[in-house]
Amino acid sequence: MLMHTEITEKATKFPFLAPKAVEAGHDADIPAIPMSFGRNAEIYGEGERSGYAYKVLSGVVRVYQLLPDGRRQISGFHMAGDMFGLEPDETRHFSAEAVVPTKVLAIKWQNAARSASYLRELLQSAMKDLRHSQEHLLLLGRKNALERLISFLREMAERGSDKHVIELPMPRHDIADYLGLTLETVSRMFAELKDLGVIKLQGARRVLLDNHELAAMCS
Amino acid sequence: MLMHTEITEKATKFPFLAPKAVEAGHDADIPAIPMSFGRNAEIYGEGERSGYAYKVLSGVVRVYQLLPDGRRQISGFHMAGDMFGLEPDETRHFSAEAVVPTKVLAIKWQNAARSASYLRELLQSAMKDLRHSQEHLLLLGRKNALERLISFLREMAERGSDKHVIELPMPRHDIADYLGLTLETVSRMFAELKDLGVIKLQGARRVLLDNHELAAMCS
DNA sequence: CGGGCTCTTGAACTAGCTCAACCGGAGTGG
DNA sequence: CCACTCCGGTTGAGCTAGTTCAAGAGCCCG
Repeated sequence: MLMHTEITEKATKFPFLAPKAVEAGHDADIPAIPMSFGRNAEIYGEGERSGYAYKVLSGVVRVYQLLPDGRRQISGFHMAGDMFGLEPDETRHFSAEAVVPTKVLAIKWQNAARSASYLRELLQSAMKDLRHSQEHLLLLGRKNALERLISFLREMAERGSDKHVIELPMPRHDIADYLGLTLETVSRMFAELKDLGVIKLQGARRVLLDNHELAAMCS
Repeated sequence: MLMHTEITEKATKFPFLAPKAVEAGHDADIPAIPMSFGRNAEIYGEGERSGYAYKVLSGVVRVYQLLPDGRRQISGFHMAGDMFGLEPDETRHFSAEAVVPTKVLAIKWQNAARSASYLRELLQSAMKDLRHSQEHLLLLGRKNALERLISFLREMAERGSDKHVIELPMPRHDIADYLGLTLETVSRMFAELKDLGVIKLQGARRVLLDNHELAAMCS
């Protein structure tokens, strides 16, 4: 049984039209609402109405799904610049939480869909997410534990500013639920990569990558 | 090592604007090209340019990805009415094949994206696929073999005309590569569901569902 | 009928899980 | 400043679901 911690710090919402928000949107007539969330705060939950899409300004968001017995699958981590929360139905089938203190922009996407340029951005974003999900299907369906962790580290390295130093904002438990493993196995694979000389660890959350080794050992 | 059969029957292409095709599209000025493919014929392959999206007229299509050593993950089966082949990049990261003799409509989607109504349909389709992929992430990451097969049968039942009789167009191997299992495990799970009285088999490809039993045993 | 497929079944093996103990660093309070 | 505690992470030992390897059974189409 995989349960995530229940500690959720309060969310601060600003349901008014800040000038900054409008500026950050694409069309001046589409309201974009800035919101802040504390560590582990829920941004939205399964069953809520899914009127809004979100754009991350800062921080990290995890989007996930739960089975009735508590098993959890994280479908993705979203960082600054990423959109998330686009769902085809009226009600949400997924939940989203802030991994660390996070600022987002909420956009009522039904309104947004009236603008062709916005529509195009939404489509682009949906297609990017689709591709990410499908690559992740390959990971979950066909890769072993070590390959999964390597793929994860490369993905995180790709996103960070420094390709050699990765700062992991999420705990092992989240990594496990993203990679379809247990946190123990994730920990063991970190140890194995360290033994193989592919990474160095400075605490649990900072990873130094040896990209040469990494590139050498896989696709 | 999971290799699919290499038997691919020839594809017949009609690169002209048939009246039917235009009718089946949404705007008369967007060319839709009807194409036919034999069993196991490739519709597109990884590395090709990804200019076209497709709509299935009849038959079944599998979209998949391969690892260098031949491990395969099928991300979805597409049947009449479904769109597939929408990818964000210039070149394809996935491959598509006809599971059975199949007719599709090819649409140059960059053109299509000029029409707002078409854009909206593409977005809708992309969001639908996105949701399907993400549900499938939960299946691959967190469900056991029996749960996976049940989910699969429900999905197939949902799509077929008769909710009690499922005609499976694909072999066990494809089901395995869709569910992240081996074909032997798939076969064993079919046997187990039969023993549990949840299904009856008429040959390997026709499944009679006892929906009461099925509904009783899970979400 | 016969020759490939596809599918099923069996037996042994193993990657990853489960359960359990321990470790270590950051915050807290005496 | 040091002890305590809490939480996240690591490590170990045994177990099991699913894989692998292998042999057979249908079955479709010539």
